[in-house]
Amino acid sequence: MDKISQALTNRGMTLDIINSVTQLESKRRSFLVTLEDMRHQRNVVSDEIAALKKSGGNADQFIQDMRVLSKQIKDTETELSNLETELDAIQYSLPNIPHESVPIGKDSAENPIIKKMGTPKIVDCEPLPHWTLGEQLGILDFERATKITGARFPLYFNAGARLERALINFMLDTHTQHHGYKETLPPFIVNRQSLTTTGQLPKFELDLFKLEQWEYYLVPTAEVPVTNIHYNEILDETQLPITYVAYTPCFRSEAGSYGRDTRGLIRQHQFNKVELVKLVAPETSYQELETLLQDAEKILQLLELPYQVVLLCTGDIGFSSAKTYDIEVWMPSQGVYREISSCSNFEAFQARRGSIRFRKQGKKGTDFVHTLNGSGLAVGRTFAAILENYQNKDGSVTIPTLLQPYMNGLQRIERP
RNA sequence: GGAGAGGUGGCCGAGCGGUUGAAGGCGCCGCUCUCGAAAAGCGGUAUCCUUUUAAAAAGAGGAUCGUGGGUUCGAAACCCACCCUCUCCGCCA
Repeated sequence: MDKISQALTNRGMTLDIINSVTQLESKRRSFLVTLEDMRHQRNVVSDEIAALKKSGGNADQFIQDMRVLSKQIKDTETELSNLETELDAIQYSLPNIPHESVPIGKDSAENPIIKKMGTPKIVDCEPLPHWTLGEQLGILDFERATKITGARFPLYFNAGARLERALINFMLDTHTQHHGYKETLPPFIVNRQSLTTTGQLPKFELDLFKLEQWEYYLVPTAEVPVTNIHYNEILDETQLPITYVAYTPCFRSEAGSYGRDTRGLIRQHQFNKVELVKLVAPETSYQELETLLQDAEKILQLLELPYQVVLLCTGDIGFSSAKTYDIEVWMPSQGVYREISSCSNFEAFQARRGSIRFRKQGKKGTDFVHTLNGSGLAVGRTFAAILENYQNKDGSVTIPTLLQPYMNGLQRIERP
């Protein structure tokens, strides 16, 4: 409990929440005990009544008494379930506890840089932002997209549409053929439970697009449908680790970020992403996080894009995560590294909420699996990074070598 | 959208409202038999929670037969709503 308190304080939370949880919990337990006693009593007497009736005796007195007891049971059940609702509400709003290797800090400024890979190409001209390049090349059209929907939706044409599709295929192929992930194509609309499992609900409802007539939401990331593939299952130890790669579009309301990244592909309401998801045995999860990170990094290496890896500190780490690495790609026009992947170990946080367990060989009972996921990669941002890092003086963009086969051999996107 | 059928343990499949957590079968595990295997026989084979314990094991208790409510002293069984599956008709990519 002390560890939890400390951890929550590091996340900038107060302690009274913890106190109220402990209080409610002990109250719940005492209700449960009396309730179970009463139910036991009911079961015993019910059997007696049955026996009496069978032997032709009179059970009227028992039935009278039971009527009263039954009423009490019902009342206690109601109180208990109210209590549990209250407890759940608090518990579902508590964030995960950061792993001990996560540095303490208050915001992203305190995230240590773990490594830097690749050197930004010196472009002998002022690098153009990708939205300018995209519009000049006739492959991106943000203005027309607003007519179709509104702000922050992408519209691709020609080699741009092709490049986006090429990236998706390239990433899926790399992860399935070289990293051993199983490809899956899940639903793009999910229910409340799935979002509760992964931690988006109940706390971050405002970040989601919700369907009007249904208790359904557009996926904010493939993490949600894919992690829930094994919702409420008991797996066998021999099945682990389970690793999935999935392409989905992602839909985010981006509430509260209205002034930021208003131009370009960086912050859109809809974007494509290839996601890696793992379900693993607890004792392996931190090794698995490292290989997950490597698998995501590999894409950037193959595309020869400069990037760095940062470790998120306690003040910046996501709600559900115990440890998160961000991969940031070099964006020449802004002269900064921008997040392109986020790789996290959730330990048992999501597994507990989604009741995803496994059975150990020769051992009684079950354990929660550990879940992990990471972008491999955010496709829209990769697209932007390629445009900016591969731009030429004449405004054309070279296609990275490994992508050319996916572009029908195209080596360069030229101005029309 | 219209008409019907159904959802029971790892699987198949019984189940007049009262020792049915659930028959029977299959599968799986253990044992017996065998030089070994098969066959046969015997035994076992869900999950969660509470309580007792320093803890574990074990014990005791509660819950779970799609989900949630209701009727009843008592529900897998009766009633209602919802979800899901299947069949037929219509419509549709």
